[in-house]
Amino acid sequence: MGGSTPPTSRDVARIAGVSQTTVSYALTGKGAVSASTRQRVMEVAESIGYRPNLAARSMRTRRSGRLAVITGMTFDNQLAMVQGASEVAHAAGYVTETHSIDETVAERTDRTLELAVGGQYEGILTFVPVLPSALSSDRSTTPVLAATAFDENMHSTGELADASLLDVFVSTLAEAGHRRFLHVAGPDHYASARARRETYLAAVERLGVESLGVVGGEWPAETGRQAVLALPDDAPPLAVIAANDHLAVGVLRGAAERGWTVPGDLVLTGWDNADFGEYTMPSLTTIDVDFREGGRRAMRLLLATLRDEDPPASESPLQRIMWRESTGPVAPLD
Amino acid sequence: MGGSTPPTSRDVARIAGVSQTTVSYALTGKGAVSASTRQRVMEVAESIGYRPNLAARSMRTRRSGRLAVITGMTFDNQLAMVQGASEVAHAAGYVTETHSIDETVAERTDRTLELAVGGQYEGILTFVPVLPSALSSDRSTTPVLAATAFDENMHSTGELADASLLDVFVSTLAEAGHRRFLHVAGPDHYASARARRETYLAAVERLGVESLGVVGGEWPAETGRQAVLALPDDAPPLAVIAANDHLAVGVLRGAAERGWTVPGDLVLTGWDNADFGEYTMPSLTTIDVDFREGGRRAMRLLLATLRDEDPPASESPLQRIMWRESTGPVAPLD
DNA sequence: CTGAAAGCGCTTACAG
DNA sequence: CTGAAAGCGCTTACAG
Repeated sequence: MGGSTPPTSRDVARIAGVSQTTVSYALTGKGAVSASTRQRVMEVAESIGYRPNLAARSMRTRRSGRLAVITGMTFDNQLAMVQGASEVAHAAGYVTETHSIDETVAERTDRTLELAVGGQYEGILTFVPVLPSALSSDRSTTPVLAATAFDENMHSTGELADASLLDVFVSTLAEAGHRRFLHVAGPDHYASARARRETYLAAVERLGVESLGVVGGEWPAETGRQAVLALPDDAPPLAVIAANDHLAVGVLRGAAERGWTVPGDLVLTGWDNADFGEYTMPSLTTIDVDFREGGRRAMRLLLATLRDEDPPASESPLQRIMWRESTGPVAPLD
Repeated sequence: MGGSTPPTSRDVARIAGVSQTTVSYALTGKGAVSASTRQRVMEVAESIGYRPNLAARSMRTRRSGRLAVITGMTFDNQLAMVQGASEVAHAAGYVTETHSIDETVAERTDRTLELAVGGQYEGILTFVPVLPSALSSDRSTTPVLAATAFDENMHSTGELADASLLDVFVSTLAEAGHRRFLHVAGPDHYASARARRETYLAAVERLGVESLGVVGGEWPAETGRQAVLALPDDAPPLAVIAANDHLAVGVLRGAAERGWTVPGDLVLTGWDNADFGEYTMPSLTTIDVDFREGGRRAMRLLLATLRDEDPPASESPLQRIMWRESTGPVAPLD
């Protein structure tokens, strides 16, 4: 109301008739303060709307209590990862700030480095790829941890990019009698897309089934539609393994446009368990990926690093197959 | 490498053989410094990896150069809004930090207030509803601006929640001969959902067409599916106005389960132009909402407030109708 | 063109 | 149980 600058701890001290030290002790609960003094200080602080200046506190304590989470904001599933990470961080008493950095890998790396040395964060978790130079190996600087399903730099990424269930798709469908396959892939600079493509190629090779090859190369639905439109008339019966659900819904559309039924002429699998996949006609067989839990685990890892503890052993799988209508009747191997 | 704490401007000064003042002037480009001195300072700063401690700078200048963007991270379209807002902020030389705050309105309000008085941000833009108490009216404190399509508190929200195009849906379909309507609504505590419901009710009343009422009340696809499954057998021919595309895809599924064709037995409209809507069978007539531009405009508004300028006059509409297959042949009124 | 000094708001040994 | 004083790293009048 009155002045134009927010009240400081000095204001509280003056009004409460105590020292700034006592205010600090009373409010942070650290020093020993008599109950009555603490009471008075808290009342004054409340009444004048005092809130500590975090920049000042952080500068003094060299502990900001803040963690940065970096995301590219491109995919819905990043949301879930961020939420999982924030959840764990908050439970541990940290505040998280999400920085959405699009732009190139090099720029992201720069920005991440800035955040790391800016002294505002105690740790940084990134869900988008950065160059290895941004990743801290020692404890002399702010720890930067990368937990990403997508990696433009050919560096491995862990369970979120795990594509082993794609082998189960191919094996189960082959078991059910399907002899001809097609993979509609995502962009090659994504570790997840690469892993799926490689798993696909290994599976068709191992099982000795026919493959019409790997097509696609982008994530959007239109790519899936075009992939089907480009198929020869005698392609069916065909099992289409799409790299995600968006591609799969495009495949569905393309099949309808060509008069092919699913399942029937085509069977189809997706990936990610997007919300619409349960309601398409037919509904999509897909992989449910627990991005939220993936985010939680990544944050637990960062927390362990901060505390110099051993990383928690990771338990249940993050992925599971959702058999639905688009694959027709199958006898799941697992 | 060496010490465990990052280099400070004092370190740079010592090594470069100048004062801390000169380092500051050289690096911020503010004071008058000779070219050679500036050169040397910058080289030293670079060589020892100096980066200013933002907390310290912020405390001194009382200008953080940072803006907070608050989101709930619940909807995909929030992403686009955040990106639009960040884009505008960056262009104006600000860094934005995205805080995702789920929890209740009261808690969000508290957290927002903390951010506002924490002294770290020059302005705050929230895309999720907060209580009016968090919204600053004067310039004595950090400006907090709410730009949300969703508002739990019955306070108006502007163009993102504008539902007037729903009237065009109903009018155009009535013009095309449809006589019976149904609205599958979203949750009532969303301003956008309320606006759509009210616009629907006004439209059917004005046009004198039959309405089977307003059903639904949640956003997910399953609600749309259930709405159709609950319909009497003689409901078709029926025009279904769904409050968003997720509900619409559920309606599509429900219709298929009952053996009803779309368009034919049912015509259907959605809202938001979700990416899958172009690929469902039939594709969804919907409203394209330019969330990214909505985010840009909101940030321009905040920036104008910060600079005590007049808010920029807002130009083109944020919404437009996408006529697709789910409404069958119509002659758009507009 | 350059530097010594003060101060942003807080916390924390230290002394009483 | 309480307070005076120092200092976190920076910027900025001010004096030279």
